Amino acid sequence: MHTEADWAAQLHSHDRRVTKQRLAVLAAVGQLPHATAEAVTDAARATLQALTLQSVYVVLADLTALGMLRRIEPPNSPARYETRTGDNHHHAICTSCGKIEDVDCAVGHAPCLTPSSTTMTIKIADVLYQGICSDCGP
Amino acid sequence: MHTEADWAAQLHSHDRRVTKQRLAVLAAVGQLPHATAEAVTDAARATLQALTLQSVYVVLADLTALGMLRRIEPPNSPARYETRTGDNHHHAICTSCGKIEDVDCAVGHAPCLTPSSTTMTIKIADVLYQGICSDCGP
DNA sequence: CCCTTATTGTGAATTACTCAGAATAGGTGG
DNA sequence: CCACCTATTCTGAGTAATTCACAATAAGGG
Repeated sequence: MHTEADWAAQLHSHDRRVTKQRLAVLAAVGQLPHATAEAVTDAARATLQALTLQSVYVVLADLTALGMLRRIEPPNSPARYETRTGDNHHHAICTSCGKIEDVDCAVGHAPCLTPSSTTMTIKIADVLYQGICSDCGP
Repeated sequence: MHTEADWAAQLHSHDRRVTKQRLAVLAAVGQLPHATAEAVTDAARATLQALTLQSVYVVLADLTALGMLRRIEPPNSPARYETRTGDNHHHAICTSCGKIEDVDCAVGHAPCLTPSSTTMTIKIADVLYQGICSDCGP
């Protein structure tokens, strides 16, 4: 897990000030993985009542750019955020109820990093699984 | 390739009427793979001047639901459409210029269809590669 | 050819997000 | 400890992509 001091240290190392808002957003994303900007705002307001959605958007975008958060964009859904970064894990989405689960890499470390035919130099391979979760399906 | 008669037959088999608009949209997506709704509209207007963006959205959504088109949603970009469906291929996006390339499955037929740990029944695995294309990078 | 109803067009609304500028508050140097 | 500088947040408005409601049009079966 990440402690508040942990987050503060990471913010410092990126030349960012340690603000109530950033800590509240980080804590909220930590306890609600895959939450939308709006859900993060609601959760963060439990400890910081005066917090605007716009600031949450700014904070989420900045922390994502720093690599402290990861942003996922499921189809037909607003963007979602999580604190689990840097481990090349993927996501499974239930097409019925929309639930999102983390999924570790399928084959070894980086299964799909070697596409068969492309002229591009690949940096990232994001895998999005879609299916039916145990609550919804047979 | 797909001929106009081909598309018409597919529309019929889905109990859809064969309209100028649908044929124009299908032709446009066929000749401009990975085009946005707006680009599709512009291209389709070459042969059907009176065509509204809203109708294109409706047609694209319906044809995607039928499986005649595939919709891809790159990060930081509007949705894009293609006529190549049902072959489990993936996409590589250049993070510099935004160019999109088709990529065949990496390992055999369905590399990532067997995630290591999940309670979901997986139906689809979409892989999104991000990198630098030969025009932009070293 | 006519009629029924799917489809399209018209115009406005919604969602998710971004931007400009003023107010606030970290954190550093005195 | 205090003041100041500037990053950060707030206020309020703006934008892009997409969807919706309802009227107008046109496919295609009878």
